[in-house]
Parts: sequence; structure tokens; C-alpha cells
Amino acid sequence: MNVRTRIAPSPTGSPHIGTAYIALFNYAFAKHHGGEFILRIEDTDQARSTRASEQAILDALKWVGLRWDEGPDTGGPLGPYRQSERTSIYQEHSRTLVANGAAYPCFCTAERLADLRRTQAAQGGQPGYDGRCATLSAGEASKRIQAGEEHVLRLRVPAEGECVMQDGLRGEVRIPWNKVDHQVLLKADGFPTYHLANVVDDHLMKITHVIRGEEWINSLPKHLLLYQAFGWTPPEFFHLPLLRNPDKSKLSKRKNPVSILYYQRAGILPEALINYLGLLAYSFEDDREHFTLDEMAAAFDIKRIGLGGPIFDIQKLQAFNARHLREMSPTELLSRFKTWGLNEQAWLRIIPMAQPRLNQLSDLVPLAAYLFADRPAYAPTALLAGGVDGARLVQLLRIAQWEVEKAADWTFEGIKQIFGQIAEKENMKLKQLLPPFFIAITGAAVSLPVFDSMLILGRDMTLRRIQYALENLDSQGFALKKDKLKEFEKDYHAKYGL
RNA sequence: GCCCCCUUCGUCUAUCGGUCAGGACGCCAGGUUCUCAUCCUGGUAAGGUGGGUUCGACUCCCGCAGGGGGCGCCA
Repeated sequence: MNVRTRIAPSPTGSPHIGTAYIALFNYAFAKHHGGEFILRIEDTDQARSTRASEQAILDALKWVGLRWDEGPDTGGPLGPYRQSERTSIYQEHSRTLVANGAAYPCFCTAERLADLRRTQAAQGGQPGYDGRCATLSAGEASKRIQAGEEHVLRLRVPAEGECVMQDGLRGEVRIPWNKVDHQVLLKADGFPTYHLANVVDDHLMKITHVIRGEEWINSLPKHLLLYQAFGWTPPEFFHLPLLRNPDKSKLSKRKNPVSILYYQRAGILPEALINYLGLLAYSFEDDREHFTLDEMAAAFDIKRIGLGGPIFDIQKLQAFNARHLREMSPTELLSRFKTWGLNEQAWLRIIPMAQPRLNQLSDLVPLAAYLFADRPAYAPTALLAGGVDGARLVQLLRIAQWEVEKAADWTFEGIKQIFGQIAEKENMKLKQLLPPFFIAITGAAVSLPVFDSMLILGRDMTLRRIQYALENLDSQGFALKKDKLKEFEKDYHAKYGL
């Protein structure tokens, strides 16, 4: 059998460290068996997917050293590899499902579904579709479709019994069918949901082993139902434990930097990141702890994956990185500095800003040091020196954080607009608003322009520094407690939109 | 609330019934070093809990507890 695995990221934000983690195991497994590793973009969420995010994910995965045999950029015999370009395929397949009764049209409105969920929650039961449209006659359904009534396609799920499934790492897992929702397969906009697109594509792209996050294990019954309905042999499934925050919750950006771009910018080497990731939930039979991607693939044994969710420990990642750094020759290290960003091109962006502020050539490096640091150095009380009250500053930093996350693209104009808008909505002069941001981003009240700095640092490093500032204030007793924060976020959305 | 998964040092992990429970990160101490860092040496620290099975359980089974995930026209 020709082994084929895939990574199927959704292009809805910064490239996630978890994507690299899952991709690594897929890659190692495929290459160990002399097979192919495929990259597929799951951009069926029209509202949130962007091309910029897709590109960033591709670049980030390439940066860590992963190479795919087929993908949206490299092409391949079973493309297209972008789901938004395969809608006709899904629609065609969904017709098969309706024809053989595996799926049915549903005309329920979003309001009714929200209502349904609310009452179900109130009654303390498991929320889920009640099956109202499941019993509609074919004639009735097609009449309403003809009439142009908006509808979705739902999966028909057995009412009783249980789904017995095989997980390659856990063995047999059973889930009662009545705990499986009548999943929407085709949305009203004609796009498929993850479940449909994923199954159809995995089959059409001849994926033999699906290695994915544990978050999917509960939807495996739906997927198996689809394979069965199509008359296809399902691939083997392996659900990897999820990466965690230090508090053991699922790794999230609110508690940890999760963007690969941040680690890149902070000066983590791709081979160190891969090395570290390869040690989470996995161990080599010979106990080795330092290895390259190729070495991992050569020795990879999927059965050695552990099932406890590993905590992503930045300190240990740094230790591995330090070791890789130390093992290099100075010449090699110098070239790493250049590719990392300490190069002529970067200085040409910095120097024009620095020039008016220089008295001596020797002023340049101190002035620009923060642009190459992980975090700027400043006194604990510096953030408050601008005159903005601590409690208020926490709010402003939060708003900035959300606005920066939300920004469609990362340009000077965009950044300027974000802060202009905050100043306006918060009834402040930009001059009052900005001082603490100068500290948070550059580490000093007097420095190079802050918007340009943010631009150069990149969105993820900017977010990281805002986070550092929030942590700093927290340690001084200024923070929004959980419930207050929620309330504040609500007000924020009312004020700034979604 | 319901369903599913998981459970060895603080953290990542080894152990496939018999080990002084090993390694790595962290931390502590000592050595090397003009300082510091590196590097070297040593130390610290673990089988959630209650029952079984067995001559013998970290390892197999069951209960409990704890942790995590899922329950969207998001993936």
C-alpha cells in the first residue's frame, strides 16, 4: 500500500504551532513508509478564510522544513488542493447522499436552531438537532427547494445502537449513535462543512492514514457514516493528544504564544522547533533526544505516540534552541542571523528612521536593539509613567490586542488606523494614548516611531509585546479579572464591532 | 448537563509483570572560566486513589477521583 497522509489547515489566522505539530507527525509517518505527504487548504469558511493567512501557513510550514508532495502551490494529480475550488465536487457528492437517503434537506432557520439549543441547555440535555426535517417526504422537500426556500443538507444518523470505531493509538472506541448530531454537511451558501469536505477529499486524494488532533475523535462516527454512505473504505485514524497550556487547558493564544511567526521572530531555529515538537507525545526507542526531521522520519514508529496531552514548555524549547545554536560554527551562525532578519535590508528600513535621532554612529544599535529582541527591557513602572491610570491602561491594551488580532492586513496605514480609531472611540488624543505603547513595544518613551516598529516587528511579535505589558501590569495589581474581562469584551464588541 | 479520551518527578518522557523506576528541561550545589555564560560533575524530584488478578504489579481488569476534549450553517 502506498501510504498517503495530509495536513489540512484552515487559513483563518496566524500559522499555529499545533498545525506544525500535527503536520510533523503526518510527514514523519508518510516518509517513514516511503509515501506522500499532502497539504490541503480547508477554506470552506468563507467568512474567516483569507489568502494572506493561507500564504503565511505555507511559508511557516516550509520554514520549519516540512515539504509536501502535493499542495495548492506545488500542484499534483489529485487537485485542486484548496477546498474552495472544489465546491462542485462536494455538491455532486452531496446529491449522492440525498439520493441514497444518507442525508436530507433541512429548512430550519438559524433562529429556530438557536432556540432549540437554548431550551435543550435549559433542560440540561445535550444540544443537537431534533430531527424535525428528517421525516419530510422527498416530494415535500423538493417542492420547497423548487420554491427557492433556503436550506442545508444534514446527515441522517441512526437513532439507536452505537458506533464502534478503531483508533490506531487507542484501539476500539464506542460512541452511542444518539450522541451524534445530525451534522450539517452542506451549508446554505452551497459550501460544505468540514465533515463532508474532509471525507470526500481524503477519499479522492487517496489518503490512507488520517493523523489529526484528538478534538476530532467525537466526530469520527459522522465521518465513518459518510464513508459508508459513499461505499468507500475508510482510512485508518490516529488521534494525537492536544498540545496544552501550562494550566493544562488546550493550547490557546490567550495564554501562550501559538503563532509560528512569533517563534520565528523571537529567534527560534526551525530545526530546534521541529526537534522539540517531535519530543511531545513521542519518544524514540533508542532514547535519543536530539534529531533532525529526516532522522525522525527514518526512525518513526507511530505506535510510540503517547496519549497524555503534553504541555508546551517554552523554556525547554529555548534550551533545545540554545543547544542547536551552540553547536554551530560562527560562520554558520552569522548566516543564520542574516536569514533571521539581521541584514542589510532590515537596516535600510531602520536607518531612515534613526538618522534624525543620531548624534554619533554609535547611537544606532542601542536605538534599534528592541527591534531584534524577544521583549524590550523597561522598568516595571515605566508603563504607568505616561500618565494613563493602570486600570485604564489594561483596558486600552486589551482593546489594542483585539484590534490588532482583527486587522485584515498588517500595513502601516492599517496600524495607524487602529490606533486612530482607539483614540477617537476612547476620547483621547493620540498623544495621550501612545506613550504606554511606546514603552510596551519599544521599551522606551523616546525611540523610533511606534507604528513603524510594529510593522517591522510583525503582528505576532506586536501581540506578544502587548501581552508582556499586560503581564507586567498584572504583577502590579492591574488586571481585568475573568468575569470583568468578559463583560469588557462585550462592551468592546458593541463599541468596535465584531 | 451529556458523551468521549487521558493519568510515572514541577514539565517532556523511558518502562511492553520481577529495574536501586532511567533520561531530558527546570531548580540546587560543586568544578572549569579575569566576570558571566558555556562546558563538566553531583544532587533534588514521580507511578492520583480504592479494590481485584498474580508468587510478584507503575505495568493487566473494575470502581472512584482528577485533568482534557467534544456537543456550530468554525475548523
